[in-house]
Amino acid sequence: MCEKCKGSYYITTPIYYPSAKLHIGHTYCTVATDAMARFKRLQGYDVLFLTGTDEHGQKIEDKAKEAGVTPQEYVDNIVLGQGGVLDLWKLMNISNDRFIRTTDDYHVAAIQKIFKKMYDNGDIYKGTYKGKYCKPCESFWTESQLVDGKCPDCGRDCVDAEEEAYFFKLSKYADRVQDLLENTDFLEPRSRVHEMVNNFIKPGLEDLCVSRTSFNWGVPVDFDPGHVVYVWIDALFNYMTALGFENDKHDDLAKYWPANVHFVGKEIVRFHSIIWPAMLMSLNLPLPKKVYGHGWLLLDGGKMSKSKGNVVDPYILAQRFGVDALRFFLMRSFPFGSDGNFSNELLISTINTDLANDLGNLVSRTVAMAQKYFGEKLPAEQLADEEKDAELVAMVSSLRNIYEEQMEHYAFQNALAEIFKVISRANKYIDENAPWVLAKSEENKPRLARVLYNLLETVRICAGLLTPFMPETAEEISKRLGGAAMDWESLNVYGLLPAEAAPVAGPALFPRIDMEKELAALEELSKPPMPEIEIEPYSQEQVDFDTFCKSDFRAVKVKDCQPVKKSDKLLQFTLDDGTGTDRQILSGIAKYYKPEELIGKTLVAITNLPPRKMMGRESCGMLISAVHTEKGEEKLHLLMVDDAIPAGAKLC
RNA sequence: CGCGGAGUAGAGCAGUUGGCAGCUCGUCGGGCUCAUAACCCGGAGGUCGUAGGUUCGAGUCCUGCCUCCGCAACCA
Repeated sequence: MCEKCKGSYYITTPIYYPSAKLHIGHTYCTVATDAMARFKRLQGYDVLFLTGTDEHGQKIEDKAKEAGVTPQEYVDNIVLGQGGVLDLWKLMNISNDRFIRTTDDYHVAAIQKIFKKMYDNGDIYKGTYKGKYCKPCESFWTESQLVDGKCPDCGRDCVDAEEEAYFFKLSKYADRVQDLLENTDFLEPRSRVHEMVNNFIKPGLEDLCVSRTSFNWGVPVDFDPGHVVYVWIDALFNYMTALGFENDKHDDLAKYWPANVHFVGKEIVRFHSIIWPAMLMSLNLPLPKKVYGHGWLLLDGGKMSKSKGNVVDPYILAQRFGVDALRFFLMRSFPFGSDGNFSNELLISTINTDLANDLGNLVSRTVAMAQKYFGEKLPAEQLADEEKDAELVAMVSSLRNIYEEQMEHYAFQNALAEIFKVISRANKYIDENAPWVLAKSEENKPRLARVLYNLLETVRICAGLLTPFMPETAEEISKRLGGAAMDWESLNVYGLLPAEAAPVAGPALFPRIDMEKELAALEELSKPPMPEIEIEPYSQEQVDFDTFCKSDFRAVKVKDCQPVKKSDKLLQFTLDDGTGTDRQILSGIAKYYKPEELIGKTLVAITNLPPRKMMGRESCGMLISAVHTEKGEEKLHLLMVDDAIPAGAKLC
C-alpha cells in the first residue's frame, strides 16, 4: 500500500451530558482525542473524528423543569448557546468532523429501529422489573438498596412490586465479554480490566433494564407507548448512527466502522467495555478495536465536582494563556491513563519552562542570530563539523520514529517529552558552538551558517511534530522559518530545509508569565461573588396544626458522643431524654463538631421519628440544627438550649 | 476480609519485559551574553511506605501490615 493512502481511522470522544456547562475535565478528553485525530491525519490516514452530546434522561428533564423551559430548549442553550459546548470546542480548536446530538432526528429514528431489531432477535424482552416498593414514597428499590428490609428513604416497610420494563440479555454475553477483556487488548490501560472483571462480571452480570416509564424525555419505544429507551442503547449507539447505521443521513459505515478507538473517562469504562460490546454482539456487528479509559484531572487531590465548587473553567484559562498553551499543558503534564493533579501553579510553570524558556526562546534566539549575522537569508556556503553536529543531528533524525511509537500508545506525555529533550539539546548546542564567537571572524562564517542551519532544521522538525498538540503554534513557527515544510514525510528527513533559509522574526511566541501576579489574578477570577449569608427559601406549603403537633420535640442532654468508625460524617450520641433509658441518635454532623465538645450540652431532638439504621447502628430520632450558607459554604449549628432545662422537657 | 488505584530527593512526577535510581521545579556554586532576567555546566539532597520472601541481583515479582485517594456505602 502506498504511503499516502494509509486507510481510514475512526476516533471518538464520549458524548457529554449537557446538564451543566462543561469543565476542564471534558476539555482534557476532547483535546486528547483531537491530538490523536490530528496525528493520524498528519500520518496520512483518512480520519473521522466524532464528538457530541447525550441529551436525554431524567436529570435533564428535571433541570429544564427547574429552569422553566422545555428539555429541548434547555439542551439547545447548553449545546448551541453562547459559551456552550460548540463554542468551547471552537475555542479549543477542536477538529471534529462530526458532532452528534442524541436529539438529532436521524439518531432518534435509528435508535427506534435498533431497539426493535434487538427485540425481534430476542435479546430484548419485555419483563417485569421486580423490586421493593415503598407506597408512601412512591419509590422503587432493589433488594440491595433496602436498609434492613425497609425503605432507605423513610424506614417504612416495602412491599414486593413489579413494573413493566424491557430488558437486554446482557447475561447471555457475559462469557464472551470476559474473554474479550481478559484475552485481548480491547480495553486499555490494562489495570482497568481487573476492575471490570472483578467488580461486574465475576459477581454475575444481570440482564440490563433498557427502558423506563418514569420519565418522558427520551427516545420513545415506538411499538409500546409509555416506554422510552434508556441511556445504554440511546447513547452508546451514537458511535454508529453518526456513520449512517440505520439511517440515511450519513453513509460511512463501511468505511469507518469498526472504530479504531473510543476515548472514554474512567467513570464510563464499564458501559463501553461490557454493555457496548454485548449489544454489538447481539446485533452481530464488529466490535470497536479499542476502548481507552483515561484518568481524571484531580483538584487538590480530589475529584472535581460542582458541589465542591472547584470546577475549573477552560474558557478563562484559554483566554488568559492561549489555546495552544492550554492544550499543550493538558497533554504534557499528565500520563493519559492515570489521574493527574491539576493546579494553576503547574499550568503556569509548564508554560514558562517548556514553552517560554525552552521552545519560544530557542526560536527567538535562533532567528535573531540568523538575521543579525547574515541578514535576510543564510549563505549557501556552509561548513559541517561531523564531531560537533553528530549528536544533535542524530537526535533530530530519529525523533519522528520515537515520537510515533509513543503516540501509537496514546503516551502523549512521553511523545512530548521526547520533543523537548531535543529542544533542550538544541539550546545546549548553541552554547557548545557559541555562534557569537564564530561571528567575530569572517573565516568562520561558513561554520556559523551551518550551526544556525542545524538549529533551524531542529526547530522545523520539532515544531512539525508539535502540530497535533499546538496547531497554531506549529504554523506560526513554519512561517518564522520562511515557510518550512512540515508534512509527515519531511519530518523524518533531516536537511530538507533549503540551505539558504530565510527566517522571519516576530514577537515572543510564549511570553513568560509572572507566577505570583497571575495566581493572584486567577484567584480573583475564580471567586464567584458569594453572598455573605444565604438562607433556605421558605416553604410555600402549609402544614396543618394537627400534623405539626404530632412531632414530639424534647430537650435532651448529651451523655456521650463518639465518632462512628468508617464514616466521616456520622456522630453517635447517647442521650438522656428524661425517661431513664438512654436514647441513641446518629447525626451526620462530624464535619462541624468534635464529639468531646458536645458532651454535657442540652440539645433539641425530635423523638418520634421511626428508628433508622445507619452504618449498622440504630438512630432513634433526629437532633435539630440551624443551617445556612456563608460565602458558598454550608454552615451548621446544633440547637443548644439553656442547661437549666431538664432532660425530656417537651417543646411546644 | 466489598472493588480498584497510589506511596520514589523539599514539591510535582517518570521508571515498559528484574540489571549502576532518573526528570522538571526549587536550592547552592560556576559559565555565557545570541535570546523572552533566558540559556549552559556542576554540587547538595532518596534506607524507592513498612516487615518478610523468591533471585547471582528487586523501585520492579510474591506475602503480610500501615497510610492516602477514588468507587461503593452512608450523609435522620
